[in-house]
Amino acid sequence: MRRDIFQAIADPTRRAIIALIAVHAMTPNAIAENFHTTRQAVSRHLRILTECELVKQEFQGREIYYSLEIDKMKEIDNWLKQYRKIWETRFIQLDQILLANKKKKK
Amino acid sequence: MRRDIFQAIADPTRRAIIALIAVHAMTPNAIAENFHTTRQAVSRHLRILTECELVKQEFQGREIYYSLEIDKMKEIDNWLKQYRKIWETRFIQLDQILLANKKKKK
DNA sequence: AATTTGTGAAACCAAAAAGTTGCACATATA
DNA sequence: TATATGTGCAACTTTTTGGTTTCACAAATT
Repeated sequence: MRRDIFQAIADPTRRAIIALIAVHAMTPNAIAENFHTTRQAVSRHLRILTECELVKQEFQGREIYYSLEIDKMKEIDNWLKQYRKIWETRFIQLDQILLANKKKKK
Repeated sequence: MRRDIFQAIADPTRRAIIALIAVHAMTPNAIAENFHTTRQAVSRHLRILTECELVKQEFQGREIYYSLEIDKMKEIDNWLKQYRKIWETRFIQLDQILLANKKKKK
């Protein structure tokens, strides 16, 4: 049961959880209130997110506060970097074409 | 069978296909040579990628060249943007703390 | 001490995903 | 025209996923 970050963010509920706890740490019960599923289902999503370290726990008595491990999000950004390079060069190329056409018009 | 971009990139084989065709357009057979699965399995991955418009086809006789629809990748970048904002402000905050400490030392 | 509350985990189930095999079909090539 | 090649698709199977129900257990509260 090897889970990676990309699989973690594939589920829309998990992305919603991420968006929620990005603002501030929340307990599983508080998180579950925002969804139409059971608390246990949310708990499982949290386990998956914790397993791949996208989320961290902070124990406070019997309550557990979950918050986003923002550094882990950078891994996605890092993967995207190679493609960002592509669309940026394309943009520059397009820019140069537009510029060349402008000159021609003159 | 609603598929979104995040589900599309969840599969490691599909990410590998994306990486391959990002360099230059390739036919399904050429792509399949790089994997241990059957050509049909790769074909299915290509269908999924095409359905969510991450990939485009170019017909050339009986061959089909697949290439990356780079614009679609920006959607992931767009989603990531909100979190990038978080880690950048954290970085600035850390920076200010370090600066403050430096001043104290003096 | 008894009860309530917050939580995770296991067992089970339905749905979806990913793979394989076998096919159909159109385009090249002999 | 007959055959080879490149491709997609449907049927079937196995594995994975996401959900629910039921439990266990520790920390608060009564």
